[in-house]
Amino acid sequence: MKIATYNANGVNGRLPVLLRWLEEARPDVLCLQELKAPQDKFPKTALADLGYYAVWQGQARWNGVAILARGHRPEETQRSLPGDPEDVQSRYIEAAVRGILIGGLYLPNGNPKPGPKFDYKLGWIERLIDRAATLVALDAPVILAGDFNIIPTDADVYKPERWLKDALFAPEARAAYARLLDQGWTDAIRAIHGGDTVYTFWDYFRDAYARNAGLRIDHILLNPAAAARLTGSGVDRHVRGWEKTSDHAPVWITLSDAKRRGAER
DNA sequence: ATGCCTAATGCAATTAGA
Repeated sequence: MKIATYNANGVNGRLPVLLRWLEEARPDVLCLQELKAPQDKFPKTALADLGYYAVWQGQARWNGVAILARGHRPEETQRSLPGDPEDVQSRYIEAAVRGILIGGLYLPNGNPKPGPKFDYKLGWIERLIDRAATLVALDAPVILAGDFNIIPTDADVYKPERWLKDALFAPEARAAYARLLDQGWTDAIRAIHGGDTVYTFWDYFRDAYARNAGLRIDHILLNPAAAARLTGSGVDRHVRGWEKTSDHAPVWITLSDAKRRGAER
């Protein structure tokens, strides 16, 4: 089973790229971020033509998240991140697909720092940590996937010294992310690729992709039940080289099939 | 410190992204 995440940066403007990649990669589940489309402008029909059902939380102009599943209807469990009824930004959606619970998230960028946007980011992470505490402890496999807008370590950015003042690399954000992982989440890229240089985002500016001046900010985290089934992970970085592409590349994992009930000793 | 580029909105220029 293949589960992926992709910050599309405009799901309608990106539709040719998205459909091309879906046909090529054929993930069973895809978390999308930055739809940049209101609820009624989600390209449901074009995705259904490729066999994907979807749940989504749109928003005009910015944000927006979706979970797609090939040949299965995602069973939605949340369409916003609990903990703040005043939060109107569409950044979290959660659904069960084939026995796996999937949280798709678009964590706030937080720039400029300091300021209200950075405060919102930190508050959002705390709410995510609260939700994740419940999810990590479930017996069922759980995946948290999306654009976290957090560079976890020096190894995840081409020039760490240039990002010291940025909200993506802020000590407070990284410390909070480390606390999230300490709940018992496995970072799928690090689990498979060790300390290798792996990026998921390259700025549109200054030929960043050609120079491989990238960041690793899109992550897939697995609770223990999911981590026990992890067989592979990767970034489809070539997609970043396509025409009219997103500044992010798709990230994916593969999971072995669930053990049959009773097969465990 | 800012622009470099890109998308959405909506038709010019602004807002936001990271």
